[in-house]
Amino acid sequence: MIRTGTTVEQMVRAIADMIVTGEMLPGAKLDEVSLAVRFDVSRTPVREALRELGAMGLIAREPNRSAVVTNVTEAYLHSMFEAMAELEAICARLSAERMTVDERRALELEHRESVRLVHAGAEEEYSAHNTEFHTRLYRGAHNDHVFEMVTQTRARLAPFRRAQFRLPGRLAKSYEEHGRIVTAIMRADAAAAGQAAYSHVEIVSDASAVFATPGE
Amino acid sequence: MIRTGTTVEQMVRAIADMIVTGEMLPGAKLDEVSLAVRFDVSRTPVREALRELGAMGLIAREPNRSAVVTNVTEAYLHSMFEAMAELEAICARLSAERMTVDERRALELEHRESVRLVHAGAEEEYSAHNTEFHTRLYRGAHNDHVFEMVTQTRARLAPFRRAQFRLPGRLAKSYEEHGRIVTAIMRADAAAAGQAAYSHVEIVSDASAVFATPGE
DNA sequence: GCATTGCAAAGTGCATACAGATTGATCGAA
DNA sequence: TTCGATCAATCTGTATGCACTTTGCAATGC
Repeated sequence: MIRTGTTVEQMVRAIADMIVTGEMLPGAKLDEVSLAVRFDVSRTPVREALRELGAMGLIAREPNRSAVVTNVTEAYLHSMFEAMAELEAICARLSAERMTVDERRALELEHRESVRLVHAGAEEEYSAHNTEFHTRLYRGAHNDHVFEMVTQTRARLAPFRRAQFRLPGRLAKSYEEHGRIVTAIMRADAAAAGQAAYSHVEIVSDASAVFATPGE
Repeated sequence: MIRTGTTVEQMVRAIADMIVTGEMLPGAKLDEVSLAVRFDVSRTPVREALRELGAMGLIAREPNRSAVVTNVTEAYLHSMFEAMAELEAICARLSAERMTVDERRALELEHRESVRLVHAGAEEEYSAHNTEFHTRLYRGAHNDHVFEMVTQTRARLAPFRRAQFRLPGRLAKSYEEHGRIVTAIMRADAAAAGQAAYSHVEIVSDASAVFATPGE
């Protein structure tokens, strides 16, 4: 547990982590008193944390009812993946136009070095690299609001694509698609970068469709 | 004041309205006890409302410090307008592809009827029409997550473009730009619709730049 | 046997109270 | 006069307690 920030912020991070890592599955109830006991605080900060998580879209709240981990419908999940593709495309386009020389170099290096993870079949490590790669793309767009939106959307999608790199051949395919994005960005070809990023997410979406819960 | 929902939700709406309508200017402090007195509740629901408003981006909160109405820097404001343009473009593109016949008809009708507001120079009324027009565009995209993002971004930008239709000739220009978007959507020309929507926001951005607070 | 009503247990919504942090002012010393 | 320190006032952060809402079960009536 990170020790920075207020009690509430720590709890928000901790609970968000539990949801994002799959420790708490969609539909799970979040009882205020249980959480208060678990974190050794009173219900007041728990309630504030839940309100924030609700605003983030990670949990659903109704009056006089326990909060539950968001159980998105297939339709909404699809809309999030589509939005994610659009947002990634925006980031890639803007990155192609705006990344500094250093940023471009760092992105390419990050990508090049990940090839050994692909060959080793190191799913966990590649997943970490993948996060880093995409974060560089988001930052490279040099647009703070877009960064916020894409980061939030990514967090909400996280529970639904945990196992994506377990699928056979997905690592190599991901690497190849990253390569296409990197090449376009190095060439400052915004249109190509955008298209490459868009189709990259599209494919991840298909691979993750399995995890969607049947519509409500 | 709307009487639906819990106390906290009512407060969130009420305070958000005050900020968006400009009753509370960026930089204004939101003292918990004052708000509690004002709404005749205790500090507990006030704090929860503030936390939610913070998550919405309308106010900024720091530990042990009063919440203040978000005072965005010029740079961040610019990033929001740029993001808004991208989001509107996405909505316009998707609307061109996905709007039902009824939706297209309704959009065109809405647009056609607004011409009299332009001739009458009815700023207030045109502003209401403008909101309706754009909301139709957002819904027409048939993507719930994009709808959420664009709605939120619009709410955060609201305080900075209150007076946009006061500028001379802005009404007619807005009408003309709407027309270009409508035409493209009726033709199902996604690319043209996207471009028209993008440049529409760009121009609104320029017109509002005056209201940005000098960077922090 | 089934439905309906009443009750109790559990949980959320809000108020109050206290503890800790911050800010500004005042007093003293250089 | 000015700088610094200390203290008081004010405000936020958290705990606790009470009231209301929901829900499941059981008992009673049909």
